[in-house]
Amino acid sequence: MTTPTTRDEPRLSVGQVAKRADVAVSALHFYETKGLIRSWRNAGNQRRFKKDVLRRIAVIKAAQKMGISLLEIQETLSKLPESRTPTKEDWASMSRFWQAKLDEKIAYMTRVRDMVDGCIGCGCLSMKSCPIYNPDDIVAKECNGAVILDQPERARAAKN
Amino acid sequence: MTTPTTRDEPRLSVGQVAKRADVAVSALHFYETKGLIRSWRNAGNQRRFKKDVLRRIAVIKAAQKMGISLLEIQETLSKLPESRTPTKEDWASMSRFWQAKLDEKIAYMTRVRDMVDGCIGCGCLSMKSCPIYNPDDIVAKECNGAVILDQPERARAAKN
DNA sequence: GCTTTACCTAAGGTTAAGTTGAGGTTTTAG
DNA sequence: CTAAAACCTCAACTTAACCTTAGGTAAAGC
Repeated sequence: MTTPTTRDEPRLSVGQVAKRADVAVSALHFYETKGLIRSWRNAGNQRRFKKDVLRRIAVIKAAQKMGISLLEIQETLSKLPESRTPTKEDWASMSRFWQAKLDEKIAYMTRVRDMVDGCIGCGCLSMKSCPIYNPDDIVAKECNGAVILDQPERARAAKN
Repeated sequence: MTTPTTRDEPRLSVGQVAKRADVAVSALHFYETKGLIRSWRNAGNQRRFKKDVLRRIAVIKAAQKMGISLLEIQETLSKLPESRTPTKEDWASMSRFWQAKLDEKIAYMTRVRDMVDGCIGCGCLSMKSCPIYNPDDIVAKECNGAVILDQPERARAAKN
């Protein structure tokens, strides 16, 4: 009895996974080619999945919501133990890992926002000179005054 | 004398704009097709830009850093007065507009992070039931306990 | 047993935001 | 005046994350 029914069974067909995880079948095929999920085939060459694929997909979707690329997700997932079904702690540590990334992103966006905020006053939206476009010095520098407005470009152009 | 030189002039060639704004010429062509910037042509069919295109590009780049799409940027920029060169206040109000969007994004990411944080404890990374995948109820609901883990899916699957 | 539903693979399409290249014209520098 | 640098258009390519379609097989329902 290798064929799954609509009853709850430990091995799921691609359609069942799709319905439960609320993703398209094509997405599952795609994830498989990317090594994000795995399956084996039954006698008729159809995919069969272990139930923990649902958790995996859940994690994938959560990570995507955090703005993490599938490549990064794949890399992180590949660190899960292959020998055993991942434990709750496995997933939790993964979650903590991505949380840190999220924190970084939030911090970056916050810096950008504050910088835009600070720059409204002086109107220094001129490129190269304004920290908004130069994330590296986004923390250190500050823009103060109309001097930055257009003149620096002029000076630079003259030197080229 | 309609041809721009390396000296500072009110009308800029595409190459000059590219250099000053630190973007590729191809990107400027692209922006123009998308209606983000505008130019007129000289006798030899070459693009000429008004200087305020630099400010425009600066704003475009700033908005992109905030994760705003070119389409949205175009829509916002199209609200600028066509009749006159935009004033500092025009740009400032635009900046405030995007800043609000940034705030939203930050708030969203923060909610996601906090939710992931809260969910580590109960391990409820199961789809549909977990607020992480359901941004709509991300604020209201909370996940508490292992009950949510897999059972709800089972119940739902049985009904389909 | 037959028909409908589910599944298979492989190739091509989609969107965003550009980049690259071909083939040809214009400007600029000397 | 001539050669190099800059510019022009148009089409095709790029990456990510899938979706769609075609042509064909397998499984499930009655």
